[in-house]
Amino acid sequence: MSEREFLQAYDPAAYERPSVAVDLVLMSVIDGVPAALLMQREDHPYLGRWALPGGFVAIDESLDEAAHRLLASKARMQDAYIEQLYTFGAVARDPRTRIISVAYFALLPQADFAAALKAAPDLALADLVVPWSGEAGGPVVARSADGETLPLAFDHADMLGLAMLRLRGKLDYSGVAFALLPERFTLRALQDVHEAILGTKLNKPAFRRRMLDRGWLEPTGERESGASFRPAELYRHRTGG
Amino acid sequence: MSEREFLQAYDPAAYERPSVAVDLVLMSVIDGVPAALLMQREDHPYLGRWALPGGFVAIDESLDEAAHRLLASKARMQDAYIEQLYTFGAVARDPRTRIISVAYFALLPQADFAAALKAAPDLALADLVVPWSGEAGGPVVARSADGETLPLAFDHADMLGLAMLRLRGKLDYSGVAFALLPERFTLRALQDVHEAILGTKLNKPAFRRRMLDRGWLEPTGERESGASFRPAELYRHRTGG
DNA sequence: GCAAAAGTGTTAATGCTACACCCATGT
DNA sequence: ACATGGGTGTAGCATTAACACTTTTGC
Repeated sequence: MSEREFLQAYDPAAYERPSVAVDLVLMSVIDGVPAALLMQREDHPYLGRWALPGGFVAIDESLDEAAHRLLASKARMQDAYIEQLYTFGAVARDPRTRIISVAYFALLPQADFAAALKAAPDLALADLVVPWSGEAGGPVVARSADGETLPLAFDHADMLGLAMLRLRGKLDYSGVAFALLPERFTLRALQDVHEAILGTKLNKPAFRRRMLDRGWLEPTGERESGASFRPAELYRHRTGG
Repeated sequence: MSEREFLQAYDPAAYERPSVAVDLVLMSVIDGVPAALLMQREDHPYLGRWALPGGFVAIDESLDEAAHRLLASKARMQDAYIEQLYTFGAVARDPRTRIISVAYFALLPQADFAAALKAAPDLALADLVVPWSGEAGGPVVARSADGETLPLAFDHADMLGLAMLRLRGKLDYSGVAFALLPERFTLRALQDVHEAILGTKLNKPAFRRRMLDRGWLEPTGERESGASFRPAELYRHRTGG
């Protein structure tokens, strides 16, 4: 049998197929607190609960393409750091029908986060409270600005928890922290981002030296302005080369 | 609209749905060399090429259940260390139709690997040659026992490469190495596994001390036998508690 | 000058590397 | 006795943590 004959004989309807969706964990650090963007559900199931923005994967687009399309359509964003997180496939995770969801997480600087909130009014900011430390993992609690706990839909608390865990794990051997900062930033801002994600205080001189020794930072010569104390030097993330 | 009305109105046929498969990267370290189990394809597409064992996800089983079912049916294995790896979703990764594949990787001790080879005669052993080092990543070359390169089907070289990368990354902060060893093992055997996965030689005293200081090892008091030199102490992996 | 935060030097502790050496077993 | 690999002690090196200190700005 030739490949061509085989393709004609292959029956794609032989297996009952699930739907496949992509959900986005859009994260940032806002004023020293880890945060994510959520949407309040306006339909069943989980009407009124809070969910991650997401949508179905079209038959003619890759998973990565679907993630970028949703990033543009749901959050009006281009060019964010984005990476596949995990695929959630419990049978009853969606009561409507079988839906397998591929979770992606994206990292945005605070300013872009604010712009997304303005451009997409159905998005809401949620602070993330991480009730575990280190490599423990588990779900995460989302809180609104006035301190109320936002009940989450589906298995989205697990997705948020896994995103936080991944972020913590990659923090000090990869450049993910720079995706959460503007192009130019102070060492203090970089340390604040690290501390917010890790949930711990870090030693200032040790942190400075570690970052500078790594060779990822490039001093711009410019300085922060507006503060009533010594202005800090602004650095830039040195991208390969 | 009530939840019940919504469910009745929801039309699961509204989107054209992809097929979803699970592919298994079954790995071990055989005589000091990383290895995987492959099957030679007997159908189009990629007739004659080598592929990871896999199969479609049924509509009424979770992804994890599908992985375990395939582990039992394809490799005749129960109780291996298994974990989800990554989801591959390029549009044309399978020429038949749209198939999204969730890759899992499983770790087996050498003896279980040999047993799987015996119980499932369509499986073949492939040594893995890793042409990159550290955190670089990329595809991997599979070689048969007599040194020939085995051409791989689909994107399975990428799956093997990602599995090796994940294994390397988790090696020294998690207990994955113990999944590649029998219940009782010598420190030398543990070091051999580390060296095979990392592709480097390690310092013996430093390795010993690091492992023992970690508290994951429990001496059994028993000793290896059969060698013409001083017998080594056998240790056991201390599982939580 | 003072407050506040940036930025630096110095020391102590820790962990890792390398090397040398001793130990126990089968032949 | 000897060859072989298991197992241990010690000294040197590098990396990191902690603390104290100096510097620079706005008010």
